Amino acid sequence: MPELPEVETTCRGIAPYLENSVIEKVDVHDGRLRWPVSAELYDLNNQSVQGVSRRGKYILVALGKGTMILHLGMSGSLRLVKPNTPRKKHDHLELFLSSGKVLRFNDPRRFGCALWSLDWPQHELIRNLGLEPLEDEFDGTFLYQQSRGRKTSIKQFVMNGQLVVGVGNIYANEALFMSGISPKRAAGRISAKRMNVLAGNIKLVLSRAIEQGGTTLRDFVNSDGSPGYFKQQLFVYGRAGLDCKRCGETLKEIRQNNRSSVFCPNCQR
DNA sequence: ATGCTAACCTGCGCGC
DNA sequence: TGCGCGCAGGTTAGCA
Repeated sequence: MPELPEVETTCRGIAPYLENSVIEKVDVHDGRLRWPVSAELYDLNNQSVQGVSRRGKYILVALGKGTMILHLGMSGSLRLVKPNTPRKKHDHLELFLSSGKVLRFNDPRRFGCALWSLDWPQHELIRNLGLEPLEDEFDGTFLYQQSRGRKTSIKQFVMNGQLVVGVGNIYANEALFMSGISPKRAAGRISAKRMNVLAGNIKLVLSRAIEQGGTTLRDFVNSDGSPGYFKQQLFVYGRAGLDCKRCGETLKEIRQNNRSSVFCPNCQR
């Protein structure tokens, strides 16, 4: 479900209810996520929440002691509900907050995780993450330099979280369309100029999607249950066989590394 | 080092 | 109506 805009939307939604509030109780209904829910999370006994932030697609909840690290995987979502709201299938984790709300982590496919760390920047899953795409260090020069000698496709290259975080399948497709670059092109054979365009479009598409509250394809919802509205602005993702919004050519779909890539053979070279 | 494949899960839509 | 198949927003482990 979530790429960076959806995770950011979720963070912004839950932060006001978590920050400066106390976790009075935790209920783990099913701890079998991608990795077992950390033992430390079972008993957060009245710990206060210092802040909510994000690194890549990981949501970080700073606690009185240590940090809760949440990842939504492919199908995860966080919802804030009133106490006594009936639980839904796949509500695996519940935090009862002194603010009066209950935070529920729902994840049908269980690819997400809920972990705890005393030193989150050094956590195994976080330590080797690449640049944040919306920060200044991420630019065309970075993409250009990192891609020299790389034979992998540009599509897979921009989705490599060790280089840049948060660019998943939707926004990789979109940014490549906006940049006129074929997803099949070898990363190492793209000019510095085109890499500048690409970096700019990655920032642009992610920023716009955040403004719209993310992209709802099937089931993504914000923490208050509302959908994201970016779907209608997608140029290529989910539009294989339809007309290119720019030139009218039929959009084509291929599979790269087991992920679908949709592109316009006319606009993208 | 790089790059590809399979794997982890459930749910949904489609064709038969 | 039911069944089997393929596909889905992510990421890691393992192997060439």
